Amino acid sequence: MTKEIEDAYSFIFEDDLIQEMDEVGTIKSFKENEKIIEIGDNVTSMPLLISGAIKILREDKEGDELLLYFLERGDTCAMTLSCCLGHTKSEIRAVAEMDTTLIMIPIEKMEEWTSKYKSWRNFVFESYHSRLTEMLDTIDTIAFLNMDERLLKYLRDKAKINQNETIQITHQQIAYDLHTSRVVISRLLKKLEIKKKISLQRNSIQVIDL
Amino acid sequence: MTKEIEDAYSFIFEDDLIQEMDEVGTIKSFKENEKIIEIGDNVTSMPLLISGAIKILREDKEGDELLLYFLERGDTCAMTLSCCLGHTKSEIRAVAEMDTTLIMIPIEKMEEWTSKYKSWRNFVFESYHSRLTEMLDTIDTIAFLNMDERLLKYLRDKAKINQNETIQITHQQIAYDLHTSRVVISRLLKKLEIKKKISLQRNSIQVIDL
DNA sequence: CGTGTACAGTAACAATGGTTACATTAATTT
DNA sequence: AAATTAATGTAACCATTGTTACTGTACACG
Repeated sequence: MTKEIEDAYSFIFEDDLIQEMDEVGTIKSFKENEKIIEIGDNVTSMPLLISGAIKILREDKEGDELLLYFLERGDTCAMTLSCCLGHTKSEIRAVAEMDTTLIMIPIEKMEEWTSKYKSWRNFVFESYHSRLTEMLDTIDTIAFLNMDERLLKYLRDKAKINQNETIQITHQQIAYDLHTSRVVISRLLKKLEIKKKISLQRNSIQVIDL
Repeated sequence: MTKEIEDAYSFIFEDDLIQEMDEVGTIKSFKENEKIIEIGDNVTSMPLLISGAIKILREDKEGDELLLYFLERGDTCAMTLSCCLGHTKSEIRAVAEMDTTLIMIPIEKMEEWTSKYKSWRNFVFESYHSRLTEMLDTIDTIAFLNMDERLLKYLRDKAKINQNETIQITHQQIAYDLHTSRVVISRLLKKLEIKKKISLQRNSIQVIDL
């Protein structure tokens, strides 16, 4: 068990901390598309990503979704972190983008480690920094880009996260993530296919040149 | 000088820290609409708001702006904080929303105070938390609301920040903040006036019932 | 092998927001 | 007061996105 934690975190944390993580942390695994955190959930432990990937979503009152960003190995969810420290409920939904393993750290350790380990403090600040940057990027995307450009970016990110030129997804699912309708996505995808940037199959999209 | 710092921060920080702030901090004042931080600036000190208000803006490559949020007394800019700690350049522009006084803390003190003062650590985490929340709110607004609703929210926020029912602003300036065109704003404002929610004068808007 | 279901293609139309162009009015300058 | 400038009002039109509705097609399953 220590092995995986070490693989993912040894270059960030000192040995003492990894040791302690191993003692107090619980390993949890999630299947692709399994829900990890729901909006309104009380956050009682802090997830660190060991392997796989997670997508973080926001929802409005009507239940409409919007993809905020993806998290990969070595990442943690600063939103959740923020909730932990502020003892508030989750503002976001987290869904496993693929089969994913996490280590859950009880929130009591947060305070403690923050004073005790410099590497942990740096990790926390570093996480906040990446998440703020990520959020700015999300804002840029929805504020300054048209739907066709957003779709391109989405396909690029998705192919990168899955490390695969072939994206397994339906048009409807993309529409949910980008908060638009299936018809709009189908229309734009078809245009991209005509431009030879992608090739469309049922339930999957082959990235050619984005 | 200590007086103003105390007024704004005594209920958050211990006396030792306030004392130290007073020693190492520099007071800076900005006139309404004066630029405080520009995108790409190297951030060499950390601003804490003593009085007044600041608006934080994002810009795309074409120079189009978008208002992210306002900061008030007792707030700090977590984006700047994040830049300080990560030694990166500013991702945002900060403009004085009204006459504003700041205390600038040299970034060398960040690390030091973070280990030394619990109240400072809490303040930093608290700031990150508020800013993440604020950013989520911004995302909700641009992703889920139409322009008429965004305009309403803008007028509400603006009236609240300025503690004044009469907002001194031109349609063009609102258009910049909301990243749209003047004609669109004039059109929507006129609709709001017809609905008796506001009354329009040249260079100002009177809030009646939002 | 036929049928049902989920997915995708597409046309037609509506709604929202962006653009251009010009008129009108208020403030400022000379 | 006349002239200039800045701000606002408004119409007409365009582009993008959203909606409805219907068709065709791949796939799963009995």
